[in-house]
Amino acid sequence: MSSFAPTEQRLAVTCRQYPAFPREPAVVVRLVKHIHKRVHDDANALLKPFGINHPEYNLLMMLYGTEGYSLNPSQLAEAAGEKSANITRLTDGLCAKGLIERTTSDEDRRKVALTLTDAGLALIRSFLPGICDLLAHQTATLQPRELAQLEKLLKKFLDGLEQG
Amino acid sequence: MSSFAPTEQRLAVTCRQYPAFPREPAVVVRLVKHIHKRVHDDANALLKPFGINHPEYNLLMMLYGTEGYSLNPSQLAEAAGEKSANITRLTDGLCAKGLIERTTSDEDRRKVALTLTDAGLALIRSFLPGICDLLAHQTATLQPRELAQLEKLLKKFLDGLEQG
DNA sequence: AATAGATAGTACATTTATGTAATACTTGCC
DNA sequence: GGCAAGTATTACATAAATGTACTATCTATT
Repeated sequence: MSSFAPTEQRLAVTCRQYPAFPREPAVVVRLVKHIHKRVHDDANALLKPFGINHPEYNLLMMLYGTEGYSLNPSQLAEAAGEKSANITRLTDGLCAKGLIERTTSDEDRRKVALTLTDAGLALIRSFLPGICDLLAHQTATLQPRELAQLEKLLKKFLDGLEQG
Repeated sequence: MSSFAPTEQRLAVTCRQYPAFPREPAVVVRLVKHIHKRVHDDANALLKPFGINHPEYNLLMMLYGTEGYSLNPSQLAEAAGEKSANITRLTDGLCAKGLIERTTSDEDRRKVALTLTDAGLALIRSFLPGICDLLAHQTATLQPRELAQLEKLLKKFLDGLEQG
């Protein structure tokens, strides 16, 4: 029995009481919340032995996915979906752990470059196998076609959210 | 241009550098994160004038979706996907606002019933039209068939996450 | 009835996260 | 030179989440 059943049951009752309530959008939004929570918790559990948490992992991976392993705080904020004030705090932590480096740009001295250190790169390489396993395992119930379909639908959903 | 493009671009680079990295699971997980954040922020913005936030809204709606508008803290935790320690904190706030009531059960005096007050019910009825609009609007880009398909795939995804 | 063990809920301490506003510099344009 | 706009950090205030331990109550067993 899925943990989602009680939630869905209550949404059904809500619809009976308030017929204008749009069941499917509400169900989808709740599912997203449940899934997000689960994925977040799983990732945190896996990453804890490596001394980092999920938000920090996201930042490291955004740097890893960039030529030269380097981004400005504002680019990093956009890529990771964090507010810039958060980026400062999170990158402070990563600097303190020696995983990234802050350097000021020569061309434009307002800018700061956040760059993976060798230690940061080594850490990423050490946890990536586990992350790959986790991701594969988490989506194991979905056939490749279903996964592709899900990606398409989620993108369409996100587009709708963003265009206001 | 979607805000997701920079993220996706960096996942593509990651795949080139580390071919074992499972692109689609990672993309789907990131999409869930982005969507969740957006939905959460939208809801908070809508609810702010009503003096509550998204987690509090979730609790109120789970009570509203129950016969008698009443649940135990543990049932509420399950339905809302929160830890029980969080429920105490959140329901403290709702009690302080006079939206719900705490009463101890007569049959089992370990148990506590959390029940919507008239004020809570009135508040729900006042924000529900806006919530319905928001939900409909957020999913407006999806055709009914696509929404149904998305629901199905998300459920399958969640099942996979839960069965370990 | 006595007691061990399970269950429900809360309290407290701690950590983590977030939001907002103010500040410090830099750049580029006029 | 002076001023508007851009970039990042800081500081502060809150909010939120988590973990652990604690109290009270109930159940089952003897």
